[in-house]
Amino acid sequence: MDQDGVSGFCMRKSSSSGSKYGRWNPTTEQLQLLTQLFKSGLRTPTIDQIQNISSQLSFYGKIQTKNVFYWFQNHKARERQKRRKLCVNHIIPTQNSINNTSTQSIGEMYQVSEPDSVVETLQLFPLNSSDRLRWHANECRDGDVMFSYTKGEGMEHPPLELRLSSL
Amino acid sequence: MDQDGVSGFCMRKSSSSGSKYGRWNPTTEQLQLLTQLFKSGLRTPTIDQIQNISSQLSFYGKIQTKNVFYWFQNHKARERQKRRKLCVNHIIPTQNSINNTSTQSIGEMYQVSEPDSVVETLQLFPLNSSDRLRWHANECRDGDVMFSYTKGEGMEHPPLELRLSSL
DNA sequence: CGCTTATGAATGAAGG
DNA sequence: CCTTCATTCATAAGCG
Repeated sequence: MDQDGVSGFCMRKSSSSGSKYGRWNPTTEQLQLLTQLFKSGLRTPTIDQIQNISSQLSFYGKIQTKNVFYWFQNHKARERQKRRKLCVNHIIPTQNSINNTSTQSIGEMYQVSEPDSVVETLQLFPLNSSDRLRWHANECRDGDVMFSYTKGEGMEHPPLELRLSSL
Repeated sequence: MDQDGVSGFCMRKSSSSGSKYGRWNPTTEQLQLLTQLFKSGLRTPTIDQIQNISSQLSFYGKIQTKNVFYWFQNHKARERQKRRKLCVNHIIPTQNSINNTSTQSIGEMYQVSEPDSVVETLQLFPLNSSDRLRWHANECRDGDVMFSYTKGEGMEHPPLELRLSSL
């Protein structure tokens, strides 16, 4: 992700389709697709879905199912983690602060209405009925918020020493 | 996620004054404190601690929680890495020593060639599951074999056709 | 100034 | 799911 909203940017020399070795590194197309699916609300794909996705992605480069699996896990986890760190006190006052509820299910309040092509794509993924899948599209935006914002205004001087209870 | 794409523009950090920075650069005080904490034994601060530390450090300059988070991660990782390298060219004859001590591209030379057939093979398996899935990664350094899944019954598989439109 | 090094940031992969 | 490790990428800093 980008860093702090300050433009940063880097182009990750994606080039790689052939990828060299070791760990999988997604091509731009693969990433695009994955991201799109995620944004559409897919968070924990079932095995079938993973396989399907993987198959499709393999067109763009070598990939294994576990990669897809991990990708979703990581992406989801980090989004959550991100949010967790993000909340708690300081939030930029200039914007509506995302008033998050607690640790999870923040996205519940976002009405994700995404009419774009994604929807149709999603329909093509067979979802098994008995699964506990959630399409509660929990995504608001990708690529801006990161952990927390430092509140730029005057802040009280903190005591100079930190007492970290652990260790 | 948002890194690739194109373009890259970076703002030149105008070395002086506030400037919009591309990445956080700890001030001496911040670094001191962080280092001290690290030396005190703090290695993986919890979210609370991170926030706490971050707050404290913000007194000395702009900082975000993620900075603290990364700082500890990196610091720990690099210490370990250093130790490991040291260990390698110190003792331990039992292991092939990685003799590339200069840069950090050690892994570069281990190219495990991976059979291309893997992908196809996988796609041919009608793996499927309709209930709770439990993945168990059987990782194989040689790039073969990947997941095994444990599941109850499940037999039929959903239609695999999916057409990812657009993109 | 260009190169090397140090390090912030990111993320794939596991482990538990 | 959550946390942690390892590796990689990009860039600021340090130096000759």
